[in-house]
Amino acid sequence: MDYTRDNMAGLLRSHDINPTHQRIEIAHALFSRQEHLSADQVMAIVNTRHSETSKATVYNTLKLFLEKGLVREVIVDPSKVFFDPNTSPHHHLYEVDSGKLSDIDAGHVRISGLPPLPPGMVTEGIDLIVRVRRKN
Amino acid sequence: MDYTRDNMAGLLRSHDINPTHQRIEIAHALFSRQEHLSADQVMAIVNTRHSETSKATVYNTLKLFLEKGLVREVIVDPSKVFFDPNTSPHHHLYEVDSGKLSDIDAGHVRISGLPPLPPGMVTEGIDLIVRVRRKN
DNA sequence: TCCGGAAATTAGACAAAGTCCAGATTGCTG
DNA sequence: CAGCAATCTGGACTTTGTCTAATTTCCGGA
Repeated sequence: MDYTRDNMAGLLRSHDINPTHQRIEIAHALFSRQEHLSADQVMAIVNTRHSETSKATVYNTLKLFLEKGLVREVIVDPSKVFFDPNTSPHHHLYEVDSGKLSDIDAGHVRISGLPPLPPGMVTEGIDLIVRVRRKN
Repeated sequence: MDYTRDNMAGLLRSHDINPTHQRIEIAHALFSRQEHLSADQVMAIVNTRHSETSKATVYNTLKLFLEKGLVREVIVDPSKVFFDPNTSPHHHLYEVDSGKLSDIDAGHVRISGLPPLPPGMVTEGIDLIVRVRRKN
């Protein structure tokens, strides 16, 4: 994969998103790093050189990406949401003291014995978060 | 179990917490209901008749309970933390549209195939959240 | 090319959750 | 009762995120 800005436009189009300048920048920030970023971090990255994108646009765009399935939301820290450019099935490892968040491939993980869902409900996703901290 | 205010004092003492009036009220709110409550909800319950406990105390006390292992923190909603008086191993079912949160007993659930932890790290907890929504 | 409307972006006011602090209360213990 | 530590308090403050009304951008058609 090559996460150039040009390729971002195609990625956006393939997800039914009109590729504007700001959206390309935001997608580039997320995908070129392949990291979990908060809205704040995205804003800081996108506006490093000169202020280019407003707070409202960053939030709107991240929400749009979420709806269109381009990114995933990771809720591990009560104070902020992380956005994850990796949408393949996977879980998360969260280092509580440092705040570092990394992926656990879902390949070998098996979860069994979950009870049936309440009637009329469908699963939207299963989040598995392993919280770790430095030993002593 | 009998979650009277009198028994709360003993519960607090057994967790090495000095049982003050406010702490007993907050513990009572959580344990008599056996429900997941947010800090806001706790405050509303505790102050129904007349204002008795300040916001700062509610937050401080919930944090204290957390440290002492009296309650658990459940992070499923980006906008607020829930506190869970059930500290036995269990997972959570979260109804996305209604915000309703319920327990999944850990008894029959088995999680296997997790990769080894990074060196020098210990598990603090494994959170499994099943997110569901109403069909259609 | 010019026009008009739809889509997107913007600044900044606002809201809600949670933190912080300095001062007041409480409750021992001598 | 005096002194001291623990606790509680109101309120200012911070941070994350939302909302809105006004502007800008984009694009198709005349």
